[in-house]
Amino acid sequence: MARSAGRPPRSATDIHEYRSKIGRQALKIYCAEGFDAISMRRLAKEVGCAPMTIYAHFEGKTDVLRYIWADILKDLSDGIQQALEPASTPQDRLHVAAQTFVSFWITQPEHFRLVFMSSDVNKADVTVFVTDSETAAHFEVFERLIGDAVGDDRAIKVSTDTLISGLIGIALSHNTIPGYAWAEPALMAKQLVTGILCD
Amino acid sequence: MARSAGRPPRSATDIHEYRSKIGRQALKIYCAEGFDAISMRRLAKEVGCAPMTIYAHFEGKTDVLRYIWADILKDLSDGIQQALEPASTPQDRLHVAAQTFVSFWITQPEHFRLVFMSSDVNKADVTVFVTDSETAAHFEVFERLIGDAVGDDRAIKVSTDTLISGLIGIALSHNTIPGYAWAEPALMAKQLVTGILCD
DNA sequence: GCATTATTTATAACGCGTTATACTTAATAG
DNA sequence: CTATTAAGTATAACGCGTTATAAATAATGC
Repeated sequence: MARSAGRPPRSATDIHEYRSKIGRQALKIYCAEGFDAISMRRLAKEVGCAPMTIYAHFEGKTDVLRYIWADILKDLSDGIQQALEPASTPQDRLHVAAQTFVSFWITQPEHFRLVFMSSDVNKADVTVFVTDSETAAHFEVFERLIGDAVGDDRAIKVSTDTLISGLIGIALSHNTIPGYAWAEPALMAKQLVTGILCD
Repeated sequence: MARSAGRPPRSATDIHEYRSKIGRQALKIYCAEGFDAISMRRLAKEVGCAPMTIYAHFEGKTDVLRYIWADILKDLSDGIQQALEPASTPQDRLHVAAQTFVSFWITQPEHFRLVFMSSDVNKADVTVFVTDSETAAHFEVFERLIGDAVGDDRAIKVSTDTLISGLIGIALSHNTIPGYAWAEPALMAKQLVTGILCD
């Protein structure tokens, strides 16, 4: 199939460069002016390309937004690491991590909206998120914490996922159903962790 | 302040009638063609009024959608009631309710999207949802179930809210982050309930 | 009838995400 | 240089949620 004539496809690095250029600009807009300020037309203008070009590099807006997820999740991960007292018991460490996690999403609802409420639920082609290893690492924190705090003879995978989605649920409830008099997030997170720990 | 001249404001029943007329049409569209089919312009056309008129009766699209929530929550509530075996133990009943709850939102992601992912997070004027008594009743099911399954000497409010938002979180995770290999929803729901029950 | 007030309409506009089409530029092989 | 292939641009269009404004209509007290 010896390379026939014509311009060759972009190199992998070129593709990555262009993508990250667009992604970084999107992040800049988001940090400066928030979620609603991100629009494809404006993004294209600031990047210096035609609006159409973005669609050549991303599937759509949601795909662009995923570029910002990594940054937010890094912040979250760092915050948790910083809150952890290495000296304390594994149980306490798990409690602290859970509290930090919930507090992160509740005090920064824009972050929550961006990560959890802007995926195209109808378009079922979302195979990403924690797929790339870097992002996955942020999730493994809880897996390790639970592994430490609990006997490894139990289903850590189920416990971890239950805890994570439970914590996300607490944040979601507070962020999208504020009209209901929910119990204190801190209390709910504590109850959740306690439940996970006590078999 | 003896009613000065001019056309009197709409009566309370008139307001309610018009609102429910619009709301019912929105529900009809949703049931027939799904979430994306609901648009303000189309809704107005089918109701037989100008698009602007809707904005005189609702704050915006989200406000209209809330009219559909009641119907969905009723379905959910009915489904749970039907799944409950009155004869079984309170613990089993709670497990069944939780499983039904999670399964409801996962098998019908459009419902989930409509209820939990279409609120205006930025506009913080959402004081509704469970405010009206009818909708609130659907939530009290879990409170009773937990009350039955657990000694009343504990903080039932916290347990209830933790369970509900935890279950919602399980559904959210599966619906919006399908790329991650979550544990089985049924297992996670079971773990969650077990944790709530075991102190 | 008239003046007054409330409600609804008509119309236009803004920026949005997205799609489609035709065109231009860039980079290669021969 | 020419043919070929890819990448990027230009431009228009669709329907969307929402806002604004002026005109029309309906219902009241007098």
